Amino acid sequence: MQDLLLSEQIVAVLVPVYVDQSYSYRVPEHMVPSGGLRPGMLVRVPLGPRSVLGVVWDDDAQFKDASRLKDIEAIFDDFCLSDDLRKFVDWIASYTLAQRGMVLRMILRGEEALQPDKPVKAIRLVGDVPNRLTKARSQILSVMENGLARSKKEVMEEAGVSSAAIDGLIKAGTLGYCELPPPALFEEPIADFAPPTLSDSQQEAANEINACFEAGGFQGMLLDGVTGSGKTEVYFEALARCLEKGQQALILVPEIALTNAFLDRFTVRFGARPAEWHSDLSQKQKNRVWREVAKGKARVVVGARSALMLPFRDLGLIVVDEEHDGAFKQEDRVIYNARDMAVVRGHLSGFPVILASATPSVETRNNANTGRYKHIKLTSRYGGFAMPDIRLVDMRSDSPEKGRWLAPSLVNAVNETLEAGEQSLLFLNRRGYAPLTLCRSCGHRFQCPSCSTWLVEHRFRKLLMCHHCGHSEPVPPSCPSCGAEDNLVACGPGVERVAEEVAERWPDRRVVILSSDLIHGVAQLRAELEAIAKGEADIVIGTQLVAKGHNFPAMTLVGVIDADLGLAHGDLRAGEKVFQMLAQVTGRAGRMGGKGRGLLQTHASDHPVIQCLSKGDWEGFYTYELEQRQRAQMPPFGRLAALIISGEDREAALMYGRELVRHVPQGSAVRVLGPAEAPLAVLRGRYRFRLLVWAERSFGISSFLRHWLGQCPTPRGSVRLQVDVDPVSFV
DNA sequence: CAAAAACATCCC
DNA sequence: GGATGTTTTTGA
Repeated sequence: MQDLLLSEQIVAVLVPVYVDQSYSYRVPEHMVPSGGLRPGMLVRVPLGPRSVLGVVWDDDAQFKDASRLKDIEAIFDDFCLSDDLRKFVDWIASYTLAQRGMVLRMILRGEEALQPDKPVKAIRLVGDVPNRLTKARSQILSVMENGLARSKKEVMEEAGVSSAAIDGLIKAGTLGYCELPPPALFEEPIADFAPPTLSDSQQEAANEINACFEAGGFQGMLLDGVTGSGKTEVYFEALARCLEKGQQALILVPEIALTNAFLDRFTVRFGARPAEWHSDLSQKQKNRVWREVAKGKARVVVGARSALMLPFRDLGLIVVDEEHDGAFKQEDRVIYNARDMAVVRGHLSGFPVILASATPSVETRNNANTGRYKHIKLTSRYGGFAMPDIRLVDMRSDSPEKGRWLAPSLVNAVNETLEAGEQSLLFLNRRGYAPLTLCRSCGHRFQCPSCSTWLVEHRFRKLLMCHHCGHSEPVPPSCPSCGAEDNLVACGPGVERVAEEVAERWPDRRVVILSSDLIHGVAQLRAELEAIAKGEADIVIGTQLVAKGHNFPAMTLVGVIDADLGLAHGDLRAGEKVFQMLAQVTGRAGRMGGKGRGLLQTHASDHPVIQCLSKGDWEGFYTYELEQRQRAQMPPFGRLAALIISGEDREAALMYGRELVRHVPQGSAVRVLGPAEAPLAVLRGRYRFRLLVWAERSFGISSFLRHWLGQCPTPRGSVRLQVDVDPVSFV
């Protein structure tokens, strides 16, 4: 009896549900694998009425009531999360105040992901030639005569026959089914497949990176170089070093930047396509990539933000491309910034992390300035191409006619570009036809019923849409408020309206609109971008979709319809975002040949950000912005956390916000501002308030928040509290 | 008065 | 996050 109790093993398991602590389970002795049950191993455990995948954790088993312990159902000892990955889960949860279970949920997939791929059904020659030999049959036999197995579909296409003919031969015993191993998802990249010829500047950068690999351990690096300076070739060298060491590598890109052009470049350099990870993969494909990553077979993954949560077996490098991009911030469930967490993952596992951007975030630039990150600069544009010429179009003196949005000088520039047989890009970061619709008779404005936003007219789809909750309604023939007919007026431009003007001005030119609501999925975007690159458009009108890392060789003019858009917000990062977006989009001009130019239409030509852009004085921008931040003690010189309180009942949400403020520990070193109405005061029918928590740079804001919120009552009813440490967006 | 909806509470 | 038990609402 005593023996039995002693040999009974109890183990802590973290389950992917909304809890922070791990749960304790009994391990039936016969299940323990020969090497023992180690932390990190995947297990299936009963949880309430269902059973879920969980991970053995090295927590102490806390649960004392042995009579209520349940048995582990299965152990998958060939899937084991690395110690580093478990530390990473604990770290993220502790930093973001998320439950550990929810962080684990981002890493795990369903149990079906653990099962190996089913073999593919194929047919091959197994018997004699049948007595009756028809034309179709002999065609099939000539395809099959070499004895190789192939899929039914393949045979149908090659022999030009129907499946019935093949079935006939199977029935006759000539052909038979067999199984083939599933086709490989990706081949092994080869570090020295096609090493490039690097420019002096690139070589210098590559040398610095190589030195980091030789030194070993963690090192943050900012790879800083204007569009077209060849950053990709440089970090490909880092990738090669990582592959040589036999480790896996991850390239994080903003979702939309996963282009064919990029994958092709990778293939040319390494002789194999990398594994991809993005939202357009099917569940089945995701399961496959996940499994191959866990087994260490997928050596290089190129993916969007959530690829950071893949269970790499031996990760040796992360590259965050376009590190300044807002798409790296996850804003729902576990709120985290994949760029920052990539650095953390490198830190915990001791490998280098490269942040690459032509327009680094102010935080990253500051880390480079202070020496926390190595600052690797690529100075010249590859092949000596010049930076585009940026000029301001002052809309106060050089204004378009009423109802038009292109200033005369921009129209001229487009004309010149068209005559030279080159492409123009007109950039406006606003989807739809017009951002506001109102009734001329009574002044009624169309507002979203569940958000505090105006409805945006989408004329192509004949809808009024809310860009925050997805609500849409048809454009009514008469005003719902006063009944006046045909008296609705669209205010301000969106890309569709610019397209309308372009169609009027240049009716016989090929125009393409690139806007996320007109494009469905990664595949379509890739196709559109490729078509433009091939020159199948004269004028491209686009939202920020076009601002990200695409090559358009014949594009020599970029016109920004409204450079001030975004500057007006009192947002901490407004200036930075405008600078990055406009620097990126004007960088599209003139990449491959000759000098491009950018024209910025502005009402604020003396704004420091616009000034720096027009002079190409990027250093000036960072100096200005860092000065501003320092003066206000804003990040990176101070720390922020945002607490968003939302609820269906406005009063209840506000009361809870005030309740939180009352519980702020006495004499704490933080400043708590609010509750104030959040910038989007109503979203999806929920009223929103915000508390801003400010602390000094070195202050441990996460543990403070945990301590504070631990003393507060939990929200009741429909009221929710979201904690956003290091907020990026203030909307 | 009962069905439906909203709410709260666990999950080893 | 999801299943379950509990309370509140609502409507013929």
